Amino acid sequence: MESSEDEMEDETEWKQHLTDSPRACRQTSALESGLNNTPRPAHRVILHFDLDCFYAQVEMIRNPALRDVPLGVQQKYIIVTCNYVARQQGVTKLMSVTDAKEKCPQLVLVKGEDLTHYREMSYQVTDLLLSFCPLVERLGFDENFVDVTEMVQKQMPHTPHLSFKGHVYGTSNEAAESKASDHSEFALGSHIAAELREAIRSQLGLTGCAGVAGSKLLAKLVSGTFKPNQQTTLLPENISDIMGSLSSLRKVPGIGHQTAKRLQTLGLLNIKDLQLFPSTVLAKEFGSPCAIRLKNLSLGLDDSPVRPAGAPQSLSDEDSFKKMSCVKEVTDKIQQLLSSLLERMRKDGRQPRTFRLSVRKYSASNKWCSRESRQCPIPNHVGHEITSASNDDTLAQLLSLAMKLFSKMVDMAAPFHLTLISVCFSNLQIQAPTRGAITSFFAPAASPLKTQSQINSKNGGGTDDEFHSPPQARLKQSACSVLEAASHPATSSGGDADISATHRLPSSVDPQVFSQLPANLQMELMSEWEQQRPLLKITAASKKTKDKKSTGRGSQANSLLNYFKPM
DNA sequence: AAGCAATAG
DNA sequence: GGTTCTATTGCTT
Repeated sequence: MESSEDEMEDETEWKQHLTDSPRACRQTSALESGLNNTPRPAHRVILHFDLDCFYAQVEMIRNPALRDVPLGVQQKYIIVTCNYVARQQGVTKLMSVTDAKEKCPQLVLVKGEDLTHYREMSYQVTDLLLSFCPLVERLGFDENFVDVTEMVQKQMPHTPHLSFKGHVYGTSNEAAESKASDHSEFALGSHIAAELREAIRSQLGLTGCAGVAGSKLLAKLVSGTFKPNQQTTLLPENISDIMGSLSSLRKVPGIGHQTAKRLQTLGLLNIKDLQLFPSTVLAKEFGSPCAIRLKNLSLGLDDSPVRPAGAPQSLSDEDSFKKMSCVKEVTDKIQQLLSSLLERMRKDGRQPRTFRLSVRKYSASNKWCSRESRQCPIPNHVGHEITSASNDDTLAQLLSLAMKLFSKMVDMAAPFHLTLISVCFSNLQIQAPTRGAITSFFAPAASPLKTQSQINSKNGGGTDDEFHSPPQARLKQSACSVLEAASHPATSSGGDADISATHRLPSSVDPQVFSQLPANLQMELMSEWEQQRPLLKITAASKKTKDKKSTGRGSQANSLLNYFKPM
């Protein structure tokens, strides 16, 4: 439904479109992009950012004395990541602590089971990227995709020749010079990537890699080609090179362990095998949609949109251990997990409607003990207490709920052996504000719609500047410095940025009211609407009732809509 | 709505 | 491969 977007992924395909009917192609593109006069670049321009050994970097910021020592971040008996000093000594990700100490006796270890600091920093990175461009998608804690097609499109007319920043895949620096004019959208993209990396470095102190390409798939694949702290751009003519360079099907994002195994059953081991395998046979094994997706991935084709995720859909806390087998231990552990989750939930401000408890059971026969879970609705009064005034009683009620779920999975009268317990809040609803509180939407500091770093960090994450200068101003500032980097004068005019923003508002939104909202709210809402989720449908459905009844993602923007619809 | 599988870092 | 501690999406009931 949502991806009638832009199927001109690779060279051959869009050239075909052009030769068939250049005008039609151009008009369709302009229509899809929501802009009438500016021609669209032939490709989307997608950025992928990947922080270098993220947890280790965060720990080195927290304690600068760790900068120059071999550092590993430890969860249980595993080194989950380590800095580059440690890597030089042979320490790798997911190495056991014993092996790592053997390789590198001077290795300094920091405990990393508590993800709080990583999560906070992670959302600061995403928020920083969001301050330049609304289309940012998170992937885990340390990666982000950014769709800068519109930024590029707006700046293209004003930018003269630009060379590439960073590497260009499969080409020497000299050869890249001559290619820049044929690929100005990617050249500009590489400058934006460089600028965003520099913003992340100067404002947050983090380094990382970036990839610039025409899709999420390719941007992600190319971002890792020069590590650490470098960036590289993939041009359409090198798509088959980079796909061919992948050592196995597992390297393709989207092909996980299970899919790779099934493909191997069909005799498919590397990319070429899949590229050449008959689609009809593939469809029999995987079904048509899945087969098409797999085949396209193997060819480097991916039209999946960058979808801004917004606030998380669920919050969970878990702990693993060698053995847990008595009820008292279980109760204590659940209580401990719940109490920290409760605090996180309270900072978030939203109200969870469902609770889930998961366990991992040990069994000698079936060691592939996957998780089992039971969930249930959270009684309304408890849900409310969680956000307003969570007290011991709130915890007790949730604990009792948890133990009921536990008894559905584990017979407490019989012996049991657990290796993990996890608690999770989901179906997160924003607080229904009272009518008098509408004005709070216009006072950023008091707004219930927080940015993630406001939620996750102590200092609130929003500078004064961020609130009072519209995001478009940032964008312009960014593009200007790209121009300056090319040693040409900046020439953008003052007021046109708003037009592109306001004329894409959903019809149910009063533009005047929208324009009064603080910039950060506008931005958050815009990015929600751009992702083609059924927000408006849900709004229509919940129009009559004053009670917000929407699920998960988009609920914030959705319920906000009720307050600035034309009356 | 519930539970699980698959994928991801 | 799995190990950790998350988080998301889609399938199935």
